[in-house]
Amino acid sequence: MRETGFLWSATVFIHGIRDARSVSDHLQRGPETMKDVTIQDIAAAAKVSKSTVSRVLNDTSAVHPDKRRAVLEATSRLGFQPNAFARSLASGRSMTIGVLTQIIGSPFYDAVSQGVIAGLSGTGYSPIFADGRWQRTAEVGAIRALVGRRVDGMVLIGGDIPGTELANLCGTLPTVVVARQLASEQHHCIFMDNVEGGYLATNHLIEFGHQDIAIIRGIADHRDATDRFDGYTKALHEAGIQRNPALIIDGDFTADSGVHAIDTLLSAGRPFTAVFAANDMTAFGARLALHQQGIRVPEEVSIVGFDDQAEAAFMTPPLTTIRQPAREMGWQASRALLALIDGQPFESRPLHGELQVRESVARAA
Amino acid sequence: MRETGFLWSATVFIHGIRDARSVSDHLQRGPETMKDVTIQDIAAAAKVSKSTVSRVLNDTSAVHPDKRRAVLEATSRLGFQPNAFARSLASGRSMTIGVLTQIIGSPFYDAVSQGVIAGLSGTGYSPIFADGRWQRTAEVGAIRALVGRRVDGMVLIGGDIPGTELANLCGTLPTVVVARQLASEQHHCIFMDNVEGGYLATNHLIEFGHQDIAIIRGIADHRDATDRFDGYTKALHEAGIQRNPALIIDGDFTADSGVHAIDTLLSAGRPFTAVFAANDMTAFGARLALHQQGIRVPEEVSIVGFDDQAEAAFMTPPLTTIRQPAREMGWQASRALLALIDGQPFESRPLHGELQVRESVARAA
DNA sequence: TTGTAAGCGTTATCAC
DNA sequence: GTGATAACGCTTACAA
Repeated sequence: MRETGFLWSATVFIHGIRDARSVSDHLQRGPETMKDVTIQDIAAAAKVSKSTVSRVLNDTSAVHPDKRRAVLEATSRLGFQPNAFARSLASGRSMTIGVLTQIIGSPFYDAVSQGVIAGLSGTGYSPIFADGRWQRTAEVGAIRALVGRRVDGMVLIGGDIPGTELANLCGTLPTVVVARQLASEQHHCIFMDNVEGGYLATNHLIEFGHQDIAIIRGIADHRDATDRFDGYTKALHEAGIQRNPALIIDGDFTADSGVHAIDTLLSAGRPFTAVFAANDMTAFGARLALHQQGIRVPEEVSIVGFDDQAEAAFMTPPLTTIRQPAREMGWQASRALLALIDGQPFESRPLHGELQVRESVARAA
Repeated sequence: MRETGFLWSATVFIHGIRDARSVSDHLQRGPETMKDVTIQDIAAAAKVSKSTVSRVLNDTSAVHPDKRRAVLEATSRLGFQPNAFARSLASGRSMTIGVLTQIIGSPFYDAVSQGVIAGLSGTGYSPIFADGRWQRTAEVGAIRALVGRRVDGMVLIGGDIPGTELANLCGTLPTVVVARQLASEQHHCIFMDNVEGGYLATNHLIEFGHQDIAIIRGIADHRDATDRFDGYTKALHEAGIQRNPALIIDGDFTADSGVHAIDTLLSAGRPFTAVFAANDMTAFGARLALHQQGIRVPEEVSIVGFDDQAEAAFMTPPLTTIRQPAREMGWQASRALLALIDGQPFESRPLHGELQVRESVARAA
């Protein structure tokens, strides 16, 4: 017997508030609250003991076929739903994995989450997603809430609280950090090689004969952003192209920053034939700004993005970009965590981005 | 004392699987499992009874300031995290709201969820998100899981299991359905007027002198899609424009369907000067296809979308579209649900889309 | 104001 | 195989 369903939960823990007392008193269909059916009711209906019911439900030891059948029958007849709270309380194991996400609207994080779900599916463990919304305090609160839920392990996707604080919060809880690179050895991280990605993107431009390649960077202290920038620098260096400070513009991963970057670039007057945007959203903004200035893409200026989000393929022209193995990262993270929980050592294969060639890059004029 | 954090949980309920026994035995830092600190420990440390601890933690009745202080001190010193399971088990109330979402990658659903979170924040209730992934069985499983978690109420966003089945699953549980319109009176629905939205979009085109307006519809049996189409029809009718079957193309809300629709339209040979796409993704696809055929937007063909997702403002040209009050829908849903739980009648103000004028529409040639 | 004790619905440990 | 019965950690009458 196997019942599947995906359950996401967002929790706000608030102590000291008990303002909803009338809850179970006035249900929709009047005051006649339908009492939940419990394992006890099943036991009575099947004329066996609670223990036996538990045994057949969990398949934890052999029971007589007849009784088994009786229990199953009663279960479905009464529409019994085991109480998850009681279950975890008694067993000590919550069979639940805490996942910290950052709601950023970016399909990237969605994809990572999906990977986690996929990796956990069929293992008996259930992910519980907590949202840090890219805010330090919310993030700490979210992790606390996760711990309060007695998760058996955690997957932290992104976020930016410092490693030491993380160590404090998580304690001995098995934890895997995704899409973020922490210095300390004690943290288990799964991340893509962003330097390589930046290199791939820039090099593609160079191969198309571009020399004056502008870069719109991501958030300044964001490791992903600095790594991609390093990749850009490396590619330039290898090709013997002098890096030009005038072509290095700061951004923050938003489309707006892409627009502003182009404006800045244009008003500075330093000519450029290509742009490497720190992510697709930035690329979208850049492309729009170029359009508004009457500059053709890719004929006059080529663009490369980073992420390969769904909309990238439908930009005009379709955006050449670096595809992040988001789903796979999530998958790997969950498998690694499971191993960790089981007492095995942490292991992960390095992940690589792939250049997704489309039509936003043309040969330099 | 107030502690906040957003917690999302995805759960796969699997009966009969108990294959992870070694969990708590082998924690990361060796076999010396750090026992969770309980309310009992706090009681001992603060030299009071469990009840008193509970009282100060929940602010449920007055306690002596000294003891109070002692409890609080012990709580933070020992890093006590109340066990959520035990709490709900004992109180009967889970203080938790089940939210059924459909992972569709669409920012629209994200926004609705955010609205729910916002509406619940500060009420003491916590949303628990279950994912239906637009699949009937997963949806049923998800709702079951929610019920198993003993949620105090449910918000169902989208989904497509029939109303009667819904009634069965939810039983007497207070429930609000968002972004979906159910016929039966017994369901409480919060939705936008899609007919009006479709009308607004089409009428905008008509006001710009367009007569030959193509429409790329959404999923055929999707109420949102048919309503938008009805709005289109209505606007045409009012303007005395004959509806032309050759300009009505089926789609499925994806960018790909937008591309195909344009191809179909073009090969059919029936001229058109404007396109109303069932949603923004479809509009993106249409815009790309037009670009690839060398047809200029908006000079030769105008486009209107529906949703106003983040990328819409950065399409080239920026997409004129109907903004859905997604966040507000989520907010209203949660407030309405809270009222329902409290025994008050269901109430909701009708919601309206807004025309977001940008640059993808031009005067008809 | 405080403590004692009886649950809440399961699982787990025993004897039988 | 099966059934009592003791946890699990917390809330909540009920007494004191």
